[in-house]
Amino acid sequence: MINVAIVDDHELFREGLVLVLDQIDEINIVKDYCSGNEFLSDLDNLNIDIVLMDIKMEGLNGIETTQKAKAIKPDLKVIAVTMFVEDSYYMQMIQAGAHGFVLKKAGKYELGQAIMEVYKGGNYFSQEILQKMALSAIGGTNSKENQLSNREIEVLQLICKGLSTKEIAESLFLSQKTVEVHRSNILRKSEQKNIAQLVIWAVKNNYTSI
Amino acid sequence: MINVAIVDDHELFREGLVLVLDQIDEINIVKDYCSGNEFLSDLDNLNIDIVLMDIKMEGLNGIETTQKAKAIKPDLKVIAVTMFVEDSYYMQMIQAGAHGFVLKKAGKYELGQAIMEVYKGGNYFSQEILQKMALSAIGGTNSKENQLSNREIEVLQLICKGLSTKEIAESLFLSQKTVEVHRSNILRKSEQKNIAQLVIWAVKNNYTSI
DNA sequence: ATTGCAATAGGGGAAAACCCTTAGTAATGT
DNA sequence: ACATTACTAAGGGTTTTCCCCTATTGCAAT
Repeated sequence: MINVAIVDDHELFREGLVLVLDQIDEINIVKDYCSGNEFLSDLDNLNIDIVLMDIKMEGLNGIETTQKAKAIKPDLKVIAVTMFVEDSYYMQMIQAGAHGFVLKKAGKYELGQAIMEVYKGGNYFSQEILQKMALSAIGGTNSKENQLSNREIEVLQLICKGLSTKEIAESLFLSQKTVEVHRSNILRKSEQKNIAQLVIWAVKNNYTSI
Repeated sequence: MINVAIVDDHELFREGLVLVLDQIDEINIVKDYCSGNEFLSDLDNLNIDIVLMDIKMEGLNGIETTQKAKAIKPDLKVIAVTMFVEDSYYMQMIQAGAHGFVLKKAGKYELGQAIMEVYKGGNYFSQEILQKMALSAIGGTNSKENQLSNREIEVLQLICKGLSTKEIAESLFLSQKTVEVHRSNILRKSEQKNIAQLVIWAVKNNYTSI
């Protein structure tokens, strides 16, 4: 019996997921949570093998929740359940310690397969994710060089809220020039050519929520 | 017994929804579809009271699917099931003939309630939607004045793809000045102050998909 | 018929974004 | 100790966005 917990802030999806997985004999849904914080505060008393984790969530997101959960229970296995497939996005989640990655448009058989595979000590990644990984391996446009720094992420989030360079500078107590540098480093690293593309990219890569 | 169909391209969510609703005695899930086209081509042979319709879908979206479905079966009742709450978005769906509007973060009880209400001939709108409607009624910032024209929608979609004014002008065979006029009319009507905010607004209002 | 609006397009100008260079400081890792 | 990197900031420049203004054409509604 595989003991599984679910963390997802979309109630309808979460309720459905519980029922879907209850149909699989080998899987036992222990509990489901609507937020990362709720899950973390329960983690000590929780006897689970695997947690299915949504990435985009209000409050603590899936990446942060995974990092904190792994700090408490290093053996916990995390499968990310997500809407989009984008670069730094899944890389962050893998770095945080996720063993699997399933898209929400996948079916129950695929999710079941992912849970089995991860339970046995393996990894599972959706076809779409594997393609992305393969492409970034070929292009070499991945990993560290293109990772945003903390400050850059902060600036990116303000850009996505619609703040101008001047406003960002004021709100972070920086000079406009510094913010300009961050902006252009963000554009370079994300390989986007303007703010419109950057905002879409940021949403897809989970730097901001909509 | 209320006969219900589901149209949603996220398989896991759809499968979950089927199981959630099967728990409610009064509801019978007749069939579920992963696309608008699939649903429409089956509609003639389908004996259902209500269809739960996702708005954001690959191919035919929920609004288009609803319009076409109502043309075939005017008595069909549609409940939109969606992620976001934004202005023109739900207005379009209501104009297309939807009787209800439920957020994906709602729970099964709320969804059940919505189905019952719409089946009895009423309407059901999530609290969040009602708030939006009330606000736009007070502010008067709704309806026609702020509705984007076809050309504006076309320009908006190109903006969201990251094209500059110059590139948009070239691709639509217009002068840059004309595109500039469209841009600022779009910003004025959407009440957003720059491209970053506009892109987020466009995604929320279903003018573009991410 | 006239009013209204969408769509077209121009002039002109202020502000913001974008791109290049250089450069110092502080923290981190080998 | 030394290299690397994040963060800071400036000078100086081009391009783009954004905001006024005016103006014509053509379609549609009353």
